[in-house]
Amino acid sequence: MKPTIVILDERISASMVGVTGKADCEAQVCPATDPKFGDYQANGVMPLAKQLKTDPRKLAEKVVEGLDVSDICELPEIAGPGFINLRLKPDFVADRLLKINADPQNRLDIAKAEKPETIVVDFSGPNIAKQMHVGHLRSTIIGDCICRFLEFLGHNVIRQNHIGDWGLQMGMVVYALEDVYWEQDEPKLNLEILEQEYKRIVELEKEDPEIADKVRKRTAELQAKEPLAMRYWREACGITMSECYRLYVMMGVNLSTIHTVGESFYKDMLTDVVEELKKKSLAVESDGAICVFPVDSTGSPQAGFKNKEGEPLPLIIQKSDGAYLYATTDLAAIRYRINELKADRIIYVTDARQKLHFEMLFAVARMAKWVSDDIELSHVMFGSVLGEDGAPLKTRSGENVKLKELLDEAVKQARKVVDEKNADLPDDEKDRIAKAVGIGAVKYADFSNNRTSDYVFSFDRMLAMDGNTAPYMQYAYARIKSIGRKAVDRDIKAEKELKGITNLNITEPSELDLAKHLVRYGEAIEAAINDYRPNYLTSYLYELAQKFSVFYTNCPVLDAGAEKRPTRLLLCDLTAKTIEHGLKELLGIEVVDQM
RNA sequence: GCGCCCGUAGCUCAGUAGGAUAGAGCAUCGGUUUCCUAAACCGAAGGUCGCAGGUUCGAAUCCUGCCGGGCGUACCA
Repeated sequence: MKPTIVILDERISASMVGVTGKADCEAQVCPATDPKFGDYQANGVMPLAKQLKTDPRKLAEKVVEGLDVSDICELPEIAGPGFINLRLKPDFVADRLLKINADPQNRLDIAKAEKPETIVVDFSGPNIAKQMHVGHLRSTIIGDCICRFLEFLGHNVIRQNHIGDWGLQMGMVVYALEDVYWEQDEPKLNLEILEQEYKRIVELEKEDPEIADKVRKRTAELQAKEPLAMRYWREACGITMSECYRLYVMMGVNLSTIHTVGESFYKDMLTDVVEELKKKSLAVESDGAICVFPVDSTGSPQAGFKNKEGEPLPLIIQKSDGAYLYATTDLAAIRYRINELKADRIIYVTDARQKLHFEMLFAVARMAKWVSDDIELSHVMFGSVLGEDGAPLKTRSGENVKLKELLDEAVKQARKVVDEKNADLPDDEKDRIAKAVGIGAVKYADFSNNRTSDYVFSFDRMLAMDGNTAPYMQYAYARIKSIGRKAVDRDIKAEKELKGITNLNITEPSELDLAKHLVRYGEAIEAAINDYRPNYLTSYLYELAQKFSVFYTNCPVLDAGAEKRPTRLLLCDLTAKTIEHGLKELLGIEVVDQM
């Protein structure tokens, strides 16, 4: 079913049109800023009154007169300069809860998108011969999260892991691997050794021209697809990616070989990209490089694309030495995704520093008419992960923090807490909980921050049981599950009571408060996905858990009388289902039955 | 220099087209446990929303200037 807020917005907007005769009125319904104003408020009358130069309160009165929301709300009230305040009827809330409970599709009565799109989401993007580090965390989990949202809404989502497996450094990787194979009789290669060797070659190459020559040779061999070079390259890719896949599994991120379509995939399309842009007279030579200068429809340089000297800034697609760059690959990828994958929308999840690159990239792709106007290109950017000192998170020696080490540490610290709080549980159970809590804490902390800003990474804060954290959410869930176990002990048939339930008995304020919030899950999902901002969902879930806690302290469930118990069992069950759905399905965070 | 992002409680952060008295959590102080997990709940205190103007019924939010921080700015990704 449609979110209530949408229904109200449509009806009030329609009434505004009816009253004023003006098309496209916007009711601007949003959640009430204060509970004393009700549940929702419409702000749209005031700007409209200004436009029509009329008294906003009088206009609001007319809008309310022409409005029928009696099936949903109490009589709308006009307040202040022209707000319309709306308060849900308890019967309406109860009815929605029953619908959610009875949803045959098991999706908490949340409607799918009206028109499903094919959406390509480009995220994670690790590099060959390097371990994933903290810099890959956000792209990987935010990208996965966005995919989960879109999939739940019924879109055809195509995950693309645009790995760095081609280009300049690959010659070094091949040489490094070759070197190791030569030196060792029985090479026991793993990613750590490969990374070390790769770094060693990078250093050597700087000083030793002989090495540099060899690396150049290997690069050329690889470009020419010589079997041995290709074999080493494939070896490096295999070693790197199998470790990445392990980490994805550990993080609950759905990325596997079928999603891995990296730079090398586009290597044979690059010449064509450059040729076509030349043919369209968009690509020109400048300082020896082949460039495209983004211009607007009038032919003048687009604002913002300027260099230090104030001259137009080019998107370089071929270096003066003939080599291609990431802009070239990205352009080839756009064409492939639109022409072959039939994308209606392409989403790039990368850090904010690449903003300019994507702005220019999108501009050039549109200039070349490779992207029609109805196709949406989005750069979903995010800030950096900082250490406690406010600088980007690094180890003491100044290295990037390895993602695996960071996750292991989170699990270790979570395990310590589990040991303290729940010593009686069996070891394997403790391990499971520690993993869910530790990994969940890292992911939840990331999601709950505003995507676009930097945030300070702190194990202590993300593992805290108070506040907007994964453990708090998981704890709320575990408490509900505990009620279920207690019900079994007491021979209470909770499932049977829930199944036969036809009307609710909501009387306590904390019951109604919780019920109203449960009914708004769909709104939270919509708000979150519209702006690709998971923190709107975490805020919702946190409030849900808080409201449940209030209800839990005030309202006994199992000891409630026969006329109250089914209602309370339903509130518990739907809260658990909503938390589980939000955490597991949409955020990819595990829940546990006890902790 | 130019462009983009940011500046909100002591700390870490929210604030969903410009809406009503700016919200959480941590830390601080005080209270709640014969009762379904106290890993919880309730309460108190804490603010010139960087500064100064402007736009209007209304500004943390939009505009201008300034101060402070981050990032980017032609052959890395």
